[in-house]
Amino acid sequence: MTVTIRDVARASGVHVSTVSRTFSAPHLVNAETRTRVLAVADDLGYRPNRAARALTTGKTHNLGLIVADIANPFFSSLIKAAQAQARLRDYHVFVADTDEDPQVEEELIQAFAKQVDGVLLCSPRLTNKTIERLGEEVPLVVVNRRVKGMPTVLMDVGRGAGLALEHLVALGHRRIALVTGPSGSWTSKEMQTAAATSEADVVFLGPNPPTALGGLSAVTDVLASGATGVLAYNDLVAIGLMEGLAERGTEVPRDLSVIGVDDIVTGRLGSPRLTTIAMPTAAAGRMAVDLLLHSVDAEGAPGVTTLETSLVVRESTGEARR
Amino acid sequence: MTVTIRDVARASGVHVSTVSRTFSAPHLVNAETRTRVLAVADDLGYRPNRAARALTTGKTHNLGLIVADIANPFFSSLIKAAQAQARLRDYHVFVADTDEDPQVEEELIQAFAKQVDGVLLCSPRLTNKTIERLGEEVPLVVVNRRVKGMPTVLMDVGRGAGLALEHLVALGHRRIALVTGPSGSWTSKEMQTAAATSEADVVFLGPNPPTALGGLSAVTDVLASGATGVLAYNDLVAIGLMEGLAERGTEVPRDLSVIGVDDIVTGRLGSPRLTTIAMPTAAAGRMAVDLLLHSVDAEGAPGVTTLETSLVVRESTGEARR
DNA sequence: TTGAAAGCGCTAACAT
DNA sequence: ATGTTAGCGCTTTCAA
Repeated sequence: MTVTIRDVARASGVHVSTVSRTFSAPHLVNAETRTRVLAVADDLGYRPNRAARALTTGKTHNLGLIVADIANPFFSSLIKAAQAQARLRDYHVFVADTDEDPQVEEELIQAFAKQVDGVLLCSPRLTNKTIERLGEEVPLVVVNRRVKGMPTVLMDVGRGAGLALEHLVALGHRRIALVTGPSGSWTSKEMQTAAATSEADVVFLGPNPPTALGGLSAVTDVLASGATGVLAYNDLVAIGLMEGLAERGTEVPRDLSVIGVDDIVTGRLGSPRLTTIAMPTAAAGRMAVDLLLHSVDAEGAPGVTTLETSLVVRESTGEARR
Repeated sequence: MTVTIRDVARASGVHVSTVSRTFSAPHLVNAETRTRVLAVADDLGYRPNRAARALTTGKTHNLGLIVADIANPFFSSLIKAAQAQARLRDYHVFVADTDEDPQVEEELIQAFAKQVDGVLLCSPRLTNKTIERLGEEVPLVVVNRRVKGMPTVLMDVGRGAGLALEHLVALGHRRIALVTGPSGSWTSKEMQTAAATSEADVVFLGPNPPTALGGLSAVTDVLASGATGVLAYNDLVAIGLMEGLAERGTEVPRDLSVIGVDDIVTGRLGSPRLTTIAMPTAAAGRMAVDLLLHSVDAEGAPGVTTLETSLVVRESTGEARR
């Protein structure tokens, strides 16, 4: 039923290898023959079987991309950039969502192996050890996680958190709550490290799911902490937090200052507009693809790229209430 | 370098077929042999090559899922449900984003063909004709589009739009703006059809990109239309619209009532909370997977499932200003 | 420029 | 229960 290279060969009176060449190395075949083969192929509705091709060439021209939550705008921005960059290089990107579950993450990497030429691991929840092991089955590039001997793209969120904390301190905040993210998160750890050097008195609240719901459920703790400023794990958490605060009659930034991380578009809408640490997601996506494509054919020393973050001050931060 | 079934066979002193069975039909092989083979395989770091396996079995145990915009919560909700359902059936889902570009959409379907057992096309931008043609290369299930002879999941947005319009009319609105979506969109067309039977005077404004930005840029037209009520293509558009309205000092719902479509979580946050038509995205995702899996092995009459929508009244709609 | 033949890694009858 | 053999659809030497 499915038409193969052999059918085309028979119908056009040439050998299979000629048909093969017509598709994978057209310049090696006589113009006339090529036209004829192409015509017959089109007529028969022939389509090269990419999986079979990959079996011999070892190249699928596909990339896998794994994220913890496809619904998080932070990831979708990265995904879009990665796709665009891959497209430029004649590659396709297949995305999979782990739903924050490390086991699913591992399973997906296995599923991707041999079906793609490499996979991008974004903010993985797996342990470094597991990642290293999986790296032997399929080329990996890791985003926002430091893994020994593996090509890596980092966003300097530690620096950003430092800036955010300084901003809060400058506004007179002395007690600050850090609403942390999932336990496996490198980003979360970086933020905690940055907090340790702050002049302010920082209390850690977490771990929390990295979602609006996570923020919403942290409201009570934040209120109880006595903090006048909050640095949230990400914008989603910050937005959920502000929503909960509004329900309790706590006004932002009058009663409490809130800072998020990521600079997702939702934070720029509504009121108050969110002060946040902007993450270079698009650049990271492009970078990761290039690193991966490079590591696929060139076997050199794995690169570590660190991208800068920046503080975007909007309306959710203000003078500490005294 | 990459360890194959043959290496394992040699190292464990059995034939390749025994090794094959150990992995694909363990019950057919002696317990002792199995343990030994497994041990050797583990030792050598052997991993079955899923692509090669697919070549002989014809089954990859992967599903493709194509959406226009991965960043749209409407799609991510559907994707999550589809993934969960597929997981139940021992399948993996690979997602790809077309960026609203029909040509990319076609390319991606081609890329998926032979690497997955079927693909879910969500709110496609391709023409029916093209979809039908591609359906011959790989099993397809279409969501929110009626394609002849193809398994389909529909969400009854026409009905929902009717309800929304009635709600507006009941509040005294006589002139209503319908902010339409992309031109290839079936949903958009359904809404227009529903609008045609409304008692109110409905003006069509569009096409618009189905994003917050699209809504933002429609503000001027909406204001100029003289409408007192708006039905937007989706929640994202509605949110962008409300943002733009706020900037111009137009208050919702006092000066203008706004209704969206999808019931994304962002619409439930902030103020005013969005009145919207809830779409059964999760059910659609599950349904689509089951239809696809069914059409993969059973060749029956393609089913068309229509899912109900409902109107969720929140704070963005109110009495028409007189 | 084209053909012949081997093989990518695996599975699936069919034998034994 | 295990081995033999053929072959999935394609690419790629090597010869002609």
